[in-house]
Amino acid sequence: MGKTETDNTTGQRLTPQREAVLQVIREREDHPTASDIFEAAKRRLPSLSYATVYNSLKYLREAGLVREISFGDCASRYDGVIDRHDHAICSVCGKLVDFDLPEAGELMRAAARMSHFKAESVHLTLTGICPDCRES
Amino acid sequence: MGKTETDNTTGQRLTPQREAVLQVIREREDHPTASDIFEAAKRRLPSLSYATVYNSLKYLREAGLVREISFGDCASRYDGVIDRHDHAICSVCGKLVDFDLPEAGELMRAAARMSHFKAESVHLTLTGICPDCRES
DNA sequence: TCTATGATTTAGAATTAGTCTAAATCTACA
DNA sequence: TGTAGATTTAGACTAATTCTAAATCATAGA
Repeated sequence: MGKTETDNTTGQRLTPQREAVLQVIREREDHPTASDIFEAAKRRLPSLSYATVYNSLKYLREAGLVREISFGDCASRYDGVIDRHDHAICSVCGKLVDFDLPEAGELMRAAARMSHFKAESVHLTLTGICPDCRES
Repeated sequence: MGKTETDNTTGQRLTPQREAVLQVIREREDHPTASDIFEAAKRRLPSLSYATVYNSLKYLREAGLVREISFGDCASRYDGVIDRHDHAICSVCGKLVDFDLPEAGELMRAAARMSHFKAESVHLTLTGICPDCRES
């Protein structure tokens, strides 16, 4: 009784499975999909199941330890860098790159004013052509 | 021969099916998924097939008539507003609202500078709490 | 230490989104 | 008309994600 949906008083929470998933995401430079993560994490924890990866991702997302990013391809990607940043995606090769727009704070306030939302975070996506693809 | 992949010299292009899909998207206030669109468009064109909806969406997207937006739920949503704009998503109820940030032009240049991409477009997503949900 | 309880994991089934294929249709045009 | 290329259709297929039920685990209290 008196238990809320964000109850945190019982359970071990950051379990070995969840930790493995987190480490995989953090160690990678790129932004892996759930199936990339499953394969890599299974090497450390061979009994790991696919559903646990999804459960772990859900937990880690809610705990603010990873971020989910998704484009129109029905395969979310995960990002272990916690601090606020933005993404640039190449319209030619699909490469995904992180960068940080310093004026994000003002941006968030401006967006909140326009939308009448109480702001929590902003995220900017630039679509364009990456340096590598520009050469051809 | 001498035909390129973006050839536009033959074919009728904006077919009745594609037009029906476009109209469905434009008439709706919200941002429907492919399956929402399929159901609504099928009412006008009963022979319509699911694959045609995807084909049409692909064509309309490439023609710049609709925009695909996706969040972490593996079900892209479509937006029929042609002019550039941004989105605010409510972290409580999931509502998706359009708004336009006037400083998007500068923003795009700044983002291009930071990422070293050749800019094509920017899109900003604000996460927060919508006016309705703020009341509770 | 034992046990009850709730949290978590597991395997696999089920669901859902999206793509592919091949045959049928359609359109424009020679 | 005849043909070529574009498009549509139905349905199979694949991949992503969620669900379910049973097994396991960790913790707190007896």
